[in-house]
Amino acid sequence: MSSAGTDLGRRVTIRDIADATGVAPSTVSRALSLPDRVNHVTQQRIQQAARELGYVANSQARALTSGRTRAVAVLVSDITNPFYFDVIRGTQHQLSAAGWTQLLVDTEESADAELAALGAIATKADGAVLTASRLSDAQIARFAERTPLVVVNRRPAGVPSVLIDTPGGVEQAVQHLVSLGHRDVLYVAGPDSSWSNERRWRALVRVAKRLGVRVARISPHAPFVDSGAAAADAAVNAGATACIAFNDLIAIGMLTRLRERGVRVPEDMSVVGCDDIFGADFCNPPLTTMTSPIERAGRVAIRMLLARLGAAHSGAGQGPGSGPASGDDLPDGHAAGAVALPTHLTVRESTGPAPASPRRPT
Amino acid sequence: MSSAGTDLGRRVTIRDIADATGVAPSTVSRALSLPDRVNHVTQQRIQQAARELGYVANSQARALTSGRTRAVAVLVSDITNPFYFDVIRGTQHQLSAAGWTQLLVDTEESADAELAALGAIATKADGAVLTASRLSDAQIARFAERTPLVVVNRRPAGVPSVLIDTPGGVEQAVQHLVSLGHRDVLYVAGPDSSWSNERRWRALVRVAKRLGVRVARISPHAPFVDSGAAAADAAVNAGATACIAFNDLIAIGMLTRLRERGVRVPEDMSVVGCDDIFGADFCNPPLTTMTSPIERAGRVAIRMLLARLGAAHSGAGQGPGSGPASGDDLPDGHAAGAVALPTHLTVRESTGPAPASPRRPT
DNA sequence: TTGAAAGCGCTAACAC
DNA sequence: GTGTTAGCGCTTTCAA
Repeated sequence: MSSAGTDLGRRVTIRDIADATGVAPSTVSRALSLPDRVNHVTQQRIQQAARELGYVANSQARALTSGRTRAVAVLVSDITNPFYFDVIRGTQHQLSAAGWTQLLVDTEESADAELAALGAIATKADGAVLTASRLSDAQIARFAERTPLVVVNRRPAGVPSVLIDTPGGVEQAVQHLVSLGHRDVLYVAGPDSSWSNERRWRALVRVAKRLGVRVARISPHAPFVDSGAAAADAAVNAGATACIAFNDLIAIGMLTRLRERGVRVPEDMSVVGCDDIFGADFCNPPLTTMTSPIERAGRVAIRMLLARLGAAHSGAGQGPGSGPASGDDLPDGHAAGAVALPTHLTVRESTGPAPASPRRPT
Repeated sequence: MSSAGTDLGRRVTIRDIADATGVAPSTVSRALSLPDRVNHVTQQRIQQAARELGYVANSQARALTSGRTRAVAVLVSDITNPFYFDVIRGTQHQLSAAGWTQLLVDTEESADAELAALGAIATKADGAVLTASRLSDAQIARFAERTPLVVVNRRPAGVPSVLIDTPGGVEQAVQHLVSLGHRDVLYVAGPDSSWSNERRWRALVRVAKRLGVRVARISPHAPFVDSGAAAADAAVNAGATACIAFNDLIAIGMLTRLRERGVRVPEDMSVVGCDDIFGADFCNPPLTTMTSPIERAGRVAIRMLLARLGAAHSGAGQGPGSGPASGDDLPDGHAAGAVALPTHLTVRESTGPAPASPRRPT
């Protein structure tokens, strides 16, 4: 009892509309997808008939002939990680606002799965967003030649990318710790395969040198809350009084473990996370962290991709939103270049003054 | 330098394979999708050639002729809600294990968007999973006639559904509170449009009556952390000493607000959440909540859907997983019936003994 | 077991 | 402007 008209068994095709209105199927096609190339009156008649018959375009057929699917694939390396939820949220919003479809693919940290997905995607989607790809820059660049790609948190030459400027955040974090009297900072590393991990560490080393702070690094930890326990133990063992963790998941896990062990945060140990994911503000104590515009990164990635795919789209049929993706959050940065999104430090209760007699980190 | 063979500009089609092997395209098609209906030797030859040429089936074309897309749409009412993350995680895993594609759609709490999506989906996917649908039972049933559907947390007659048994959890929660000496329980309601909300409230009334507990209910709250502040104020104002919130988001928001106001949890007020989402274990204090097998619900929904769509699938080509969805987590419950997944209460530190002189709730 | 031919629903030249 | 004619890449009768 809503938008669907008279239903017969079969799905309505442009032929049905053609028969109903007495025009050729091709005219119907035009009236629906290129409305200006058709007499205004017949155009109206056709659209009317389409509505009455409850016509819904067959996207497969449309894709087969036109080569365009109006879908984009979003690849995440681990759908279990809350970080990606924000990315997905951003891509989803921007995509649906433009009337496009999102194909969500979890590559499960596997380069092979990623390759397979990229291969399969070529016919299913017009482009893809790669977040935290496990492929080499060369591999990414190669695929980018065939399929329009935008990468998030990677920077392969020639491929448009969206970068979250966590190095900038690292600088703020160190400065914050210094202002609290800390002189030693321990980096709780993320996975070796992570591009961001290296990037953060290098930024940390650079800033630390400039500010005269000693830094150390403990071995890689998988980006899960559960990894935080081992990380906390290692940090305590290293005599650390201030840690910067690869991400909030690890940091939150550390908080829990430190509490269990009776290590007070921030009195005995300051902890800084990265990303400001869901939960960082209500954990115990609330986490000082580098707030990343993650959702925005997702939106921006889609906007860049859609721009490359030819932004203008006549709203042919149904679907909530239509028209090109709107919004003013696309920083300047050339269509094929890299866009860097700023990060800022959000200070909460997990950081505080350095202990009076700091133990020395290893 | 991996799976892709000699590339020419164009994508490889079955024609290319046919030319390369000297058979007809139709034979190639058969060799790839119905391998047993072809001479074993030529079959091998064809598959070999396909591999060497780097053939990837065009899913559009396949869908156009066969009518099957090997994709399913998952509709969520608000992708912003962590509850759905777990659902999506479950659906994604089960789907990719079977070599299927997931189309993620955010209906943004709008019945119209949901209708539109369902219409559009018919050609894009072979079926859909509806979580927390905003449509009427009749509307859902009507769509289910055309498109295979599985609903989560709804129970329209004749449509297979996956139910998370939060009413069972409510019973445990009340009993827990009673055992702590509570005699008054306040229900912090979720949105009126939520089917689960009514269901939980009715369960609460029923159990409370049986156990001789007084219950009250405060007005609806949107399922966001931010709504928790108003909810907490209302609860305090009502003189409550024990609350059961519609979900963890609201409960976590309440925790924060109560802390700000100096109301101690659980000494002054016990708080119970629902769902056990990410964060419920590390908020402050950790939340007593009804643990729901959300991810499992997603997996089960997909398994039911795939079963209805004809589980057996010959692994024609690439893709990480192939073969029918495996796993042993499909509870008995008829293919077209309702499957109820049990919930259990996880007691953490947000609940404790009733205050000595309880104030009376309104 | 294999090939030839038709056609899925739509778009895109090309004529009229 | 609009109709006619070919396909897109694949599956699927129907014969051979």
